[in-house]
Amino acid sequence: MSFLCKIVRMANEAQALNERAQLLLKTLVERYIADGQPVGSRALSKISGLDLSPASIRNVMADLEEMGFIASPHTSAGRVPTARGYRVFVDTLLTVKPLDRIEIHQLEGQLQVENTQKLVASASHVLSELTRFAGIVVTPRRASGFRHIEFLKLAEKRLLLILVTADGDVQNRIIQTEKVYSPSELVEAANFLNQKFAGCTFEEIRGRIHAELKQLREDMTQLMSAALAAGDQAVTDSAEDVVISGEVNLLGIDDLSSNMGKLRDLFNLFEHRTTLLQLLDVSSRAQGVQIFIGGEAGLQPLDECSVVTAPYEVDGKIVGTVGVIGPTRMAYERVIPIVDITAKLLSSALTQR
Amino acid sequence: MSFLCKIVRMANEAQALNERAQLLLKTLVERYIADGQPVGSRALSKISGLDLSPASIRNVMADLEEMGFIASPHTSAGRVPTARGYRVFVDTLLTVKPLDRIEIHQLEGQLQVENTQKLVASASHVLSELTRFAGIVVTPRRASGFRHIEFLKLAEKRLLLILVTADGDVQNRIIQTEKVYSPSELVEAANFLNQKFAGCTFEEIRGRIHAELKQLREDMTQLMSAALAAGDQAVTDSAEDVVISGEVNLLGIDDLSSNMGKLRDLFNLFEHRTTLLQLLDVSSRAQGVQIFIGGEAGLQPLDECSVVTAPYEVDGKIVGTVGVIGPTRMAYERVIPIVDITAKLLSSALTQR
DNA sequence: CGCCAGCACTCTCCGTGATTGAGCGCCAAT
DNA sequence: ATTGGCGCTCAATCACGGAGAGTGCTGGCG
Repeated sequence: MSFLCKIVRMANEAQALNERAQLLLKTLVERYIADGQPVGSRALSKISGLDLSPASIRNVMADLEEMGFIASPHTSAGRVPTARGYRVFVDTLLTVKPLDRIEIHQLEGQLQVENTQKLVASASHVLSELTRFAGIVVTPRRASGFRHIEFLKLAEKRLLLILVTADGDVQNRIIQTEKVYSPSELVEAANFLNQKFAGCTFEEIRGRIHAELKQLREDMTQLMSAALAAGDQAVTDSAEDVVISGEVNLLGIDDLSSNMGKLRDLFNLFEHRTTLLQLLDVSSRAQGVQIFIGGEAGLQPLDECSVVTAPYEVDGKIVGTVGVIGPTRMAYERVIPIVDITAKLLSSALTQR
Repeated sequence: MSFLCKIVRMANEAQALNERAQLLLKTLVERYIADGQPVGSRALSKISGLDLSPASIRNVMADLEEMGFIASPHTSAGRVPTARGYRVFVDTLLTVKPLDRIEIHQLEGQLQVENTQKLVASASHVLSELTRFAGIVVTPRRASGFRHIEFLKLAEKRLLLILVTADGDVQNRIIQTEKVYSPSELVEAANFLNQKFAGCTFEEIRGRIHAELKQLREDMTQLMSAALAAGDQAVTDSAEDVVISGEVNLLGIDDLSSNMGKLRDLFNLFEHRTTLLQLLDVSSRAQGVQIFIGGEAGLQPLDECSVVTAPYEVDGKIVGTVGVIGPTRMAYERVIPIVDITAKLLSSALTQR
């Protein structure tokens, strides 16, 4: 709702600018992104392509400033884009150039498809390498049910419990038993669970197990409860989590590293997974690439950062989000396609399996 | 060898100092560690406990400087300890106060014993929390052999392969098959491997499998090679790795964050696991807590850092290292027992299982 | 009405002293 | 051996001033 309003307002704002103003804003933002210095009227008049004197440029710039798209750090500096300026820029002025085939292939080659965990980790890593910012991936959420269990004897009173969930995820844990189980007892217990409960959720199992338990000898209860505990663990572990790579890259960004305090806040944010998740969950409601500029997400540590995200899907259903966190002054036209393609590659890699 | 020489030289160096000089060096280092300012003769004369005037103190300080234990950043500043000064301090002057029972219990409570991975991660986290520096743990090395395998059918041509190594580690991977295997074929293949090769290393299996393979139908070869690949993966994955937590803490240390460049080098070092491993492997050759001061380890990024490590063991055998990376100006008397106890708790947690 | 040259004004950025204060080294006296 | 005293050095801080960059405004021109 408020989201739609925002879009509309944005379009209006952009329309309020005549073509010249738009071009100049675009040129200014591009220039500022390129070299990080406030852009003055002289410079703008040279590179804009329009044949206008600095004085005329200044008039337009004054308008742009009044409308809140640009601002000057101090009287005798050039102008820099404001958050709103960036907003208009990415929404209506930006021209993204898609990655060429070679780059896509390289990117694809770097994804490690062995298992979901590695896939997610490598996607995050690839994002950080390609953009030289921090890469983030929200792990796929899944509806986990019970598929298969196995008990393996490690020592007299030590068992290895292996649990396979419906989505093919494998959990394992070592349990100390009070009683010594024979291999056949272990097989029996496993068979019981596998036959009775395959396909059920752990919730269901918990509900039914008391009734069914009579069929088994009493000394099996320890195995059962261990299995259930592992199941719960599996559910907990497969909850959404966010994987971040290349935070180090952000240390090198002078926009951010200039004031240590902010930088530390930012890194602390990275350790606060839940907060990040909330932000990224929003992104998974919409299709395609989304961009959060500055504090738009409502998190102060992200003041001078932008977050570029895109959801990825399995079998047509959105299951997670990939993205990049970098300084607001980033090369959006490069980052956007990278995030976009990564999301798509991740989708197809996950769907194939 | 050169290591022994060093120890001996150190002892000599300490002996070359008379009692007064030792006390003053100790006081100076303690004071410097406490507030990070160069310590002047006036301050030292006040807090040393000795009843000496600043002028006398200055004489001693001049001697200490000549011997290379302290240095002054510039003419009109006090003195700060050099790396050698710290060395003597921790080797012969330092008085550590052991943790009290309550702290040990708190520490123990924070370790998550569910499985090895979590245990190691939590140990690293605890170290970083307690010291407010970066915690490091080298994962236990193990001699991995084959114990058990299982094939589980996920879909027509998709299998889940579960591999248990001798040390109870579980590997799993999804494989796409060309042929559709029946459940009984999968059981047959698993049984074949489990009976023939239980207890072998993957090397041995690779050697023997060609000979033994004739006994099985030809279409089993894909399963076998997949199993071997997973085995190799298991060996690779269970190779030593180092887990680091709380790097963020180092951002707050003003000794380090004063020059960004170094800080970045340091963080890059953290991403270079192999380099760190080499350093930490050294530590696992000796018993008890070891301390590397400044660049002693031969790594420039650690210029202004110290590394405090201690090996941990399973069944009396050293299998890994825990430690802390922080600024050279750290409260050694606090950090040393923390690292020491963590190593011991980790040892006992791993031995119990 | 749009454009533009010119001019005064405002700030930041540096470099240059001048001042202050901490701390040392040396020396002569005890 | 210890100590008080003296002169010296050097970092840190501040004030001042000029240079440079860029703006806003005004008045003139097509």
